[in-house]
This record gives sequence, structure tokens and C-alpha cells, in this order.
Amino acid sequence: MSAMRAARNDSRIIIHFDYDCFYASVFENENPSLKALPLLIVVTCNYEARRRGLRKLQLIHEAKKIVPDLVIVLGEELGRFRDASKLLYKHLAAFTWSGKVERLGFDEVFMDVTDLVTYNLDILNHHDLPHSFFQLKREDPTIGFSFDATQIAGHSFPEDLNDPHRDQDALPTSAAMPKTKDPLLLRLILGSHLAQHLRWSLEEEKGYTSTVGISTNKLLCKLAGNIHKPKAQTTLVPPYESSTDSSEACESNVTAFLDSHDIGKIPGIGFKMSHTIRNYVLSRTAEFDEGLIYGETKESVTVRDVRLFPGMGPQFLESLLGGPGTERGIGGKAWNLINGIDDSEVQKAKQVPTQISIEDSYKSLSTMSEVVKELRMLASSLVKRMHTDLLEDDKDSDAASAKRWLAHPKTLRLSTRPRPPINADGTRTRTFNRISRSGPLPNFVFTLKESVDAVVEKLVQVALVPMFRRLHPQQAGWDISLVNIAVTNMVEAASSDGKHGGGRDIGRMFRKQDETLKEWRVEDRDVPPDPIKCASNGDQVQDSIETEPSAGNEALHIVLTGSEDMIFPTQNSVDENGVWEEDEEDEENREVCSECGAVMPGFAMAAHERFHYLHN
DNA sequence: TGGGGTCAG
DNA sequence: ACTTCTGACCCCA
Repeated sequence: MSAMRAARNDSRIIIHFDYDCFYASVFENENPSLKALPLLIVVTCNYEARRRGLRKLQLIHEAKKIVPDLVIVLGEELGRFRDASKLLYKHLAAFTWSGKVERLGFDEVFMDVTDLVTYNLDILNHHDLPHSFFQLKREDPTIGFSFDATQIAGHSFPEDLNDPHRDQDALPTSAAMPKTKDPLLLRLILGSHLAQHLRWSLEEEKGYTSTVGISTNKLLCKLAGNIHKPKAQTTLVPPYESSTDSSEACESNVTAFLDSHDIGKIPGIGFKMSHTIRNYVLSRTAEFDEGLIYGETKESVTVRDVRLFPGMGPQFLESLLGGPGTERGIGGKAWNLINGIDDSEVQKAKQVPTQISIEDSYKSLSTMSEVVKELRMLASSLVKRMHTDLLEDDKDSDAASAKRWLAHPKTLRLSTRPRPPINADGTRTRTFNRISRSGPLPNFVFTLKESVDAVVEKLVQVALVPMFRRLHPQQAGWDISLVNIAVTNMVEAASSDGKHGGGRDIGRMFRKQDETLKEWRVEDRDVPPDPIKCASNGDQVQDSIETEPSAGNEALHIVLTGSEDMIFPTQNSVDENGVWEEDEEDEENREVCSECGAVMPGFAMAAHERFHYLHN
């Protein structure tokens, strides 16, 4: 029987933070006088509200002013929340030694504090636990805080110290008890005091209160934090394992805690999986088709119901949830979650996101001019987001305002959500989901010499519109309810500690980028050395791009010429009426440089754009 | 790598 | 009605 269950690993101490009403707190911190007022922020709004000029994330106070006369519109200010989120995240990250700090959305953070706890456990004076000192810095024993190591800070689960689940003998009772029975309890006690210190610090220094959970993995500490909601913390205390000792059977607190949860409340078991499991346990598949789904679920299925259901186990869950397209080993993973087992690591702080995307939804987009207009808006937001998120001050450079890219996304993706094409015979329409096309991100988006608008316009014309055409080859007839554009496949640039001549050092840029940006290399050795046709205004610039010095091949040099003054071509674009201006001669493998209007074979475009990038 | 899916806040 | 917008990860071909 016990062979079925995967072993629990409780060697870590994890803290989960959830900032209390984060969005409202951001406003309060920007304007402290709001703290005295009841504050409500509308997070979303329907199309009618939008039609009347309302936007999401508006203060209700302002929204009220708007509705009567439809005047004020609050801008797209997701940025302030993102900024606040990053600020708090960095504040917390500064406390860690391992760097294991992971943000989940704007208002949640996981921290793995195992190393701090272990260190402080080692230096603990077991003869005077009530007067302990938590050392925050390994190198400086004076930085830290005093605490009572015989007590959990804040709430615990189970709350009641006389709870039968609580192993009283495990309590570290000061000098009388030389050794604690359960080392996990002491580790959690240390974790709870560290968590409390971090909460205080967050409130004192940043003005944000938070709700926190402390346990041994991400799943448990996230759920434990929910027990006491605003401005509080909860530690899930041992025993974490059930004991079947002859003397006294004792149920695991983990099991007792998890069992009461609805199966869909377990992080990692989402909408689809919880419905599949629920349907099975309730054996009421039919009624869900009758339309009861969308109301509150009639009968809740708890973790306990699932865990104890006859035949339930990892193998069964695999057969229930598994299948083509599903995550491999999903059964075992789900079973682990149900048993409070979650070995997923707290990710280390990431310097750059793996993706940046912008999207908006619409009642209906059915003409090219509408689409192009929206693509412009979205692309503009995207480019600005790239600037704020991927650009940092270049400390290597003398220029005061010099910037450098932290990462170069390689791929551009356009997604849409087509409205179900109305079927002729029945009302039957298939599900709402997105379709997408992606391709290389043109390098000119990294230009800093041109205005954002100019870059955006080029991006729309040379990349986004053609992509849209691939996505919706029909000339008309489509009806789009959502458009998303994203940059992905980030390639991080080398860190700036190289401390050389700065970004002006072309050679260094080449070396650095050659390591990562393989697609920028001229790879095709059969590239004809004949000069690329390129419109020119006379002052020609030359540059060479060398390939990797590989396998006895001499470096390939291509001479490129170009001009910055050319207007990019309008072919393959869309006119004011949204009508395609087809250049139906369209040679498949010829491309037009958006920078200078040069026409050249597709394979040469990457090198050509690189040329512009370096010389802009 | 491109296209699609699930999950989460 | 499973919303909105964003991001991370996983699967398959």
C-alpha cells in the first residue's frame, strides 16, 4: 500500500507571499490620502462599458465621473502595477542567498529560504531558544533580528495547540528539552519568523501588507497562506506524515489540510482537469451537458473524495487525464498534488521575460483597415514594452542616455481569435481558440535612432500584415474577436560587466552576438558574392560580416551598401480602404528592405538588416 | 521551430 | 458566456 505513494520531500522551506489587494495598494501608495477612502478598482468591463468610454483597471471614482458624460478615459496603465510588482519582488529577492525568488503574476512571490533557515538552525543556541537571533547575512552576524525559537510566528495550521494532530512532544521546550523531536518543526519555526520579518520589512519600507504561507513546497505554502487572509501568515506544522505507530495513529496535517479543499482549488489542477475528475467521481457526466456547468457546481468534489475514491491512484489518473497532447505523467503529477507532494523548484530570479505579448479583444474586426489600425496600436505598445523591459542603461558607455538591449527576441508571433464562422446548417460552431503565425522578428525593431512610430509602421507593413495574410488567406469573410502580437525566443545579451569600450565597439558586438544570434550569421556559403542591389544616395557604407571560423573555411565577406534615407516601399501593403495592393508578380524569394528599399533574395535579408542595425 | 493547449493571476 | 490580458510551460509533428 505504501509502495503506491511517492515519497514526500520536506527538506526545503518555502514562503509564499500574496500582497493584500495589490492593485488598490498601488494606488494608495501613489496617493496615501486614498487610504482613508473606500477604494474600488474596476478590473474589467464589458463592451457596453467600453463603448461608453470606460477602460479596465479604472478607479471607480473616476469611472463614475465618466459614465454620465463620457468624458475622461484613463490610459493604459498596466505599467504602474508592473513597476510596483517588480519593486517589491526585488526587495524580497535581496534577502535571499540562493536567488530563488519566483514571481507569479503581479501580486504573488515564492521564496526558497532553505539556505537561510539551515544556516540559522546550525547557529541556534538550543539552551536558550526563546532568545534567538536570526542572521540575515552570512558575512555579518550583527544583521538580523531577535526571535523566540520556541514559537511559530503568526498563525499555524492546525491552529489549536491542543489539536490532536499536533505532536506535543515535538515542541522544542527550551532548555529542558535538549533536542527537538521533529527537526522539521524547528525549521518551520525559523521560516515563520523570517517570513514575519519580511512582511514587516515589506510594510515598513515599501508600504505593502501581505498574506503569507510557510511550508516545505510551493503547493502547500500557497494554500496554507489562504487560511488567514489579510495581513497575516500561516505555517503548516508537522506532522507532515501519517504515523501508523502501534501506540498512536496520527493523521498527517498535510492530508488533513488538503482534504477539505475542492479538487479544482489545487494549483495545477485547473478548469479542464478538475472537471474531468469531478465528472468521474460524481458519475454525472450527462448532467453537465444539460447546462448545469456554468452555474455553481452542484456538488463539490473534495481532495478527500478523490483521494479515497475506489481505484484512485496515479495509474488511474493517468488513464483518466492522459492521452495525446496531454502532459506526460500527468496522472502521477496530479496524484502527487492531491497528496501534497510538489517537487517543483522555486525558479531563480530571471532578468528578462521569456516573452512579451500585447493583445486586445474586439466585438468584431472584419476589414483590413480595422485590422491594420489595431495592429499599429498593438505594435506600438509592444515596441514600447520592449523598450521598458528589455532596455537598460548602458553603464559601459560615456553617453548619458546610452541604452543596451538585455535580450533580443528572435521571433514575432501574431495570433487571432476568429469568431466561429457561422455554420450554414446548424448553430454548431467549434470552440473559441486562437490561431497564430510566427516568423523572425525584423532586426530594425532594435533601432534606437528612429522614432517608435516609424519602427512601428515598418513592423506593421513588413511583418505583421504579411503574417496576418498568412493567418487569414481569405480576402474577406473573417471576423476576429481578438488580436495578439508577441515577441518570443529571447536571446539574452552578455552582461555589461565586460567593461570594454562600450556599445560602440563593433567588434565586441559581433563577438558577443555571434555566440547567441546564430540567425544573424551568414550561414549559406553559397551566397553569391555579387553585390546586393540596393538603392543608394551616394554615401556608401561598407561592412563585412564574417562567419564562424569553422572547419577550414575562409571567412565569407559580403559587401553591403545602403542608405538610410530611402522611403520604404509600399508594395505588399494595404491602402486606406483596406484593399490589398497585390504585386502579383511577387517573386517568392525576393524581399524588400524596410530600411532602404533594397530588393534582394530572402537569404540575404538577415545580413542586410544587421548591416542597418550596426550603422544606425 | 511552428502551432496549439492548459493553467494561473 | 467562462470574461480580460498576460505569461509560463508542455506536447506534437
